[in-house]
Amino acid sequence: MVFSKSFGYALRGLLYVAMINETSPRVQLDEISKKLAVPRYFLGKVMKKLVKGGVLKSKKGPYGGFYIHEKTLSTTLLQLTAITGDTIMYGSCVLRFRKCNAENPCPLHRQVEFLKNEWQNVLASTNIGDLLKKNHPDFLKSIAVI
Amino acid sequence: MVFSKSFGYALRGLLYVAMINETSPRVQLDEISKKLAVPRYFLGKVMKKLVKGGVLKSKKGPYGGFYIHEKTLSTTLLQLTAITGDTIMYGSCVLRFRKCNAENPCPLHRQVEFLKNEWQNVLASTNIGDLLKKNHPDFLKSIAVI
DNA sequence: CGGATAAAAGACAGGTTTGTCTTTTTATAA
DNA sequence: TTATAAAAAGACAAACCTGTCTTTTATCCG
Repeated sequence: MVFSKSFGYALRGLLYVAMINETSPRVQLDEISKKLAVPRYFLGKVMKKLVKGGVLKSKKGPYGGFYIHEKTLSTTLLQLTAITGDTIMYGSCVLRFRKCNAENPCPLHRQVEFLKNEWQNVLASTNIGDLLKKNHPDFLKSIAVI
Repeated sequence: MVFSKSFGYALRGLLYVAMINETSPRVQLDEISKKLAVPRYFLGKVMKKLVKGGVLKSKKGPYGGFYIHEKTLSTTLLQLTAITGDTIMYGSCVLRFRKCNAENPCPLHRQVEFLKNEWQNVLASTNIGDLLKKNHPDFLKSIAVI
């Protein structure tokens, strides 16, 4: 009933890169993993997914690292769940029934219907840029502390 | 972002036993697993947890099986999550931060606060008896079809 | 008591997620 | 061109979740 670790790493990684990019053109994985206190190589794979998912850029070699592009700040939480492979409630059943809908409801269908919709709204309407703004100026603290 | 399989099996198992108990004093694991189309031995372990968790009764040997007791129908979904070990949102952080609260918020804290509360309300206020009533008369269909 | 029945318990295996380490690939500057 | 830096990729393992099978324990009936 919570997000995967990958999702958390992806979100925090994206936010960190976006924050650093306000003053510096690149950030390296090494710095990100240290500042976020996150396992380095695992984070590397998550960041790679973000790049392949088209919401972040990277460059190899000297002066390389990760950096945002025009789409990064408008990336929604919903897009992130798709990239990290998180199963979210909307569009699927909280009890994992394959066919669960109004005609064929699982035992919890009615009870959770509106919650699923509200989650969907939050995930679809919240993007990286929003979070960056809202969390200033204690931003680094909010993504680093676990 | 969905319940564990164990939770789904536990809920459906409880509901099935409660339904059968309206006309018969015992139900065997074999019948339950077949009617719910669920792996038998795995379900057995989940049912055992329900018994140990004090929300269901069982008896070994001939004429044995599972049966409800006075607490069964008032068991809430929240209690079930505790028994199956599901991590729910309320009381924990959706990003899995260990310390996440109003003073020390994760980057999503504000955005999901009210959703966590609403989930908590639904889980705490929905019990087995409610679900049994609400799903009649298509009850068996609702817990068996996957 | 002895046989049968059904849950409980134990052993084990597959899959997924998470985490670590090593090697390869790509880009840069001198 | 060569050394270097950094991401990408690959190999591997630990932990957890799920699933299967076998053995043990408790209970009932004759």
